[in-house]
Amino acid sequence: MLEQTTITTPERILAAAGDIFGRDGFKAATIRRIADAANANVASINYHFRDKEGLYAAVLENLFNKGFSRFPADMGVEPEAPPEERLRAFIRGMFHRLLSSEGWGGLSGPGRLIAREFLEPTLSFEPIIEKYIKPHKDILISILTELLGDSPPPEILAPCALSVIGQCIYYALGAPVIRKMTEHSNPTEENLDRIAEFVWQFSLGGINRIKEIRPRSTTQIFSA
Amino acid sequence: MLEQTTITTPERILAAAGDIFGRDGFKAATIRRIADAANANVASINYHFRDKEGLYAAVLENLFNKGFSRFPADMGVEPEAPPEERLRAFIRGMFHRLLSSEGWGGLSGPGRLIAREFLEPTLSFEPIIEKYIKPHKDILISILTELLGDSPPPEILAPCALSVIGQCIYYALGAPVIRKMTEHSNPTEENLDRIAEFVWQFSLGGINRIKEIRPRSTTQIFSA
Amino acid sequence: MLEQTTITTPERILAAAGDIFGRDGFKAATIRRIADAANANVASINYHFRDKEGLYAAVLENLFNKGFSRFPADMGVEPEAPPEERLRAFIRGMFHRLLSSEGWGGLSGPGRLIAREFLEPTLSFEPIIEKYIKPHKDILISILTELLGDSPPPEILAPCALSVIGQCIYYALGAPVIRKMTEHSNPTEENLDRIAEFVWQFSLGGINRIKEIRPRSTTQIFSA
Amino acid sequence: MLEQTTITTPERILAAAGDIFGRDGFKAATIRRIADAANANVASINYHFRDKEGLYAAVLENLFNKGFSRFPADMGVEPEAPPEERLRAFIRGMFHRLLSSEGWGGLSGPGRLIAREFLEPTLSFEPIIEKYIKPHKDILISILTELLGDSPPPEILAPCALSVIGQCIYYALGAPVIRKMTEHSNPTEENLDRIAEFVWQFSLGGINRIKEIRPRSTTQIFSA
DNA sequence: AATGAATGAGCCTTCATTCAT
DNA sequence: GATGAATGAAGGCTCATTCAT
Repeated sequence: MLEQTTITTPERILAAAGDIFGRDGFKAATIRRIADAANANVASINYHFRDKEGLYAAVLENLFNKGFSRFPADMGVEPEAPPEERLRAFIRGMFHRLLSSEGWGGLSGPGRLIAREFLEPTLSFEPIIEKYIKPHKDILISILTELLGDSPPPEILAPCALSVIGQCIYYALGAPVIRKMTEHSNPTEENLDRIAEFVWQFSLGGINRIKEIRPRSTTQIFSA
Repeated sequence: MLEQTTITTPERILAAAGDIFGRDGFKAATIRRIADAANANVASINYHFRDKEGLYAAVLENLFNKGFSRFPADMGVEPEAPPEERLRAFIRGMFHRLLSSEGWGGLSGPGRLIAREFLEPTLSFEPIIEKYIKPHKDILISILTELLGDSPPPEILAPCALSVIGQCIYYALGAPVIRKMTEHSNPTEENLDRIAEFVWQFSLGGINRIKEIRPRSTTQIFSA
Repeated sequence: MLEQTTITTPERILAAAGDIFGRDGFKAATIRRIADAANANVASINYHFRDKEGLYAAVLENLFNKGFSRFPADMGVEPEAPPEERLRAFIRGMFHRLLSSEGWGGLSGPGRLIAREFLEPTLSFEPIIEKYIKPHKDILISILTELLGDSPPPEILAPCALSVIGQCIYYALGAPVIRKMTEHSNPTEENLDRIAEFVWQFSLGGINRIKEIRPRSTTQIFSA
Repeated sequence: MLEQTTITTPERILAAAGDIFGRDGFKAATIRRIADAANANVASINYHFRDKEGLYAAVLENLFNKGFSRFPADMGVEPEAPPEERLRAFIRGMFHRLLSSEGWGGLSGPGRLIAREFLEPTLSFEPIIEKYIKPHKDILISILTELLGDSPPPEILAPCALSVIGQCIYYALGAPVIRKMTEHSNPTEENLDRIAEFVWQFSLGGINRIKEIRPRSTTQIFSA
């Protein structure tokens, strides 16, 4: 009661919606549960966000906005730092953004919401892609360009980027099942940096191998 | 009409359900649309599969069953073959199983359905994990054990496995967004083997690096 | 399996239907449950009895037929016996017919089915009234005529009959609630005759009082 | 339209539900018909009463509540009045509560609803028993205790109470069939008091007879 | 700014019945 | 004589949205 006087109704709704959309997905989540969790009226959601979809778009924007301001893509590493270090920062940033539980009910709250958008992007995701994801991807591309050297063609750059991102995202999206199959490497708040470190090393190895085999096999393998 | 005389109603329902569940997810999919697509009555779904959930479970079982019989985990490569070759087969198998469009309306039908289960596993997924996924994971573990050599501990094996699988799954799950961000490396039926080849090389590089750095840094990085 | 070879399918259905209709009522009972309980096919019910309603009519007829042949209205007492004794037999007969559990899953199986018909008589009950209930009522009327003496008018006979029957039926219909409110006087197989005895005495007292007060108050009280 | 402006939607629903539940029973009644009869939306029933079952429970509570406030158990007769007069009031009260048609579409609306609960008590009836029926029964028991004198044991009190109540309830429950078999003694609004008067006299006679025969036959007849 | 009441559309399921075999 | 498959109708319930206040 006390702290709710300083937090506005829309803010409470936004927080509850992030939680519930993340857990249940857009369709399965109901605005009634969100309203209840936010201690607000059902109609107030439509009042403040026009639509269930409008609320969802607001949640998404809020999520990426806070995520990138808390964990910037470079994680504080200078652009002049060696590309290996910048890759390390990039991967650490992704893991923290996807799996940090700050402000979320449980681990991987934001991760699951984002993973869902990768599966079936809603219209609300389009502006997010333009505003956050593409610039973020470009940073990775520039890091990889330096690492691969010799001005690598997109046919090599793109799969490399996807392999790096794929490992990161998989930890966010696969958490529930991973938890059921192995006790090790489960993404928890504590070992988050340790896992990021592993993915970094693995990726460095992968990138180097791609760089090495390029001269003799690129054309056969990657040419469109 | 002509080919429907030889295909039983349950089969038609199963095919339509796989398609629609894959596109819309369990909750958003409606049995009415499935029945319409299968040219069957709504009640016939309950008759043959008891439940919407029963139908979903049948789709899942059918999916993995057909997937693994069409593309076995070893893809025809002998168990005595060098581990590099078996890893290559393993990765190729995964890609084909996840992204092959045979019998599906659009590309990545099965992949999205499975990816969804990774996000929020339903009760129907539990038996699938036991029957298909765990054994499949064990095969990968045995391959990695050989590649890493020196009887690697689970703290190394597990993340390696996840990094390999993560890359494969990401292509299935991220397809819609990837398509929007880059023209290259989009998973299509034609370049499926080419992408598998890339992931194989990348993973070999990653695994080797992990193997190399193990002696001097294992304890700091991976110890629980 | 062994005894089912001598019992025909319609007979098995009839038995199961009596049980389930009695427990659940016409509407709530489903032919599927009946078919299952009878170890028969759902369609066989429609085959043998045309309708759910047809089955119900058959159950009703069967019920009264067996009931009255096992426990005749006079219960073996001669028509020349004193009316007190014949009333006693009449009441005992009703209790046994309504509450005997022979051939029924639980106590008061037939009673509840009949009580239900009193509440909302179906079309199937019409012939039962003509064939069984009216003749049965006429027997009671003739007993009461003798007991009341002086050729009593219908305005006195009818309520007397209803008061006697009311007590009997109430034990059948009210059993579930009675059981919740008192440990005594619950209609069980064992005390069935004891309860009948009580109702007999109570009714004799009631009838005598009506007989006594008739001369001076009949016209005011009962005239239509 | 005119009088509906002052009657709230829940009230209209409640009235219609009492009518239809009484006529068709819980299972056969449909909320759609109730909503139509109440000139309300189907969903409004779920909104105001949560459930079909919730609505039913509300109807039941409303029924007993209004019934006992309009026709109290003592019907205005003082507790110090002779037990004969109090029995008369008790019986008159029951008849009016069960058969009064005020606020009901047809005669015996409430009676049939209650009779149904005696046949197959729903969960919603449990609180009603505790709140209304048990206290009501206790009043009858105290009247009978005085009438029988000599501190009668429960083995005598209980059946006496059941015989009195049985006659009352039977008129409510048996109305449809009674109507088909005799033109006399049909419970209509007009002769309601006349019938109550008869049942009162009949019961007094019955109770007296039980009282008289007690000394010499109690043990044989009623002992458990 | 915010809410309680009410609504219409749609969903899953059940059920009695029919039909071809 | 009997059955498995299939169907159309209907029922209870949920949900996002709107409206008057």
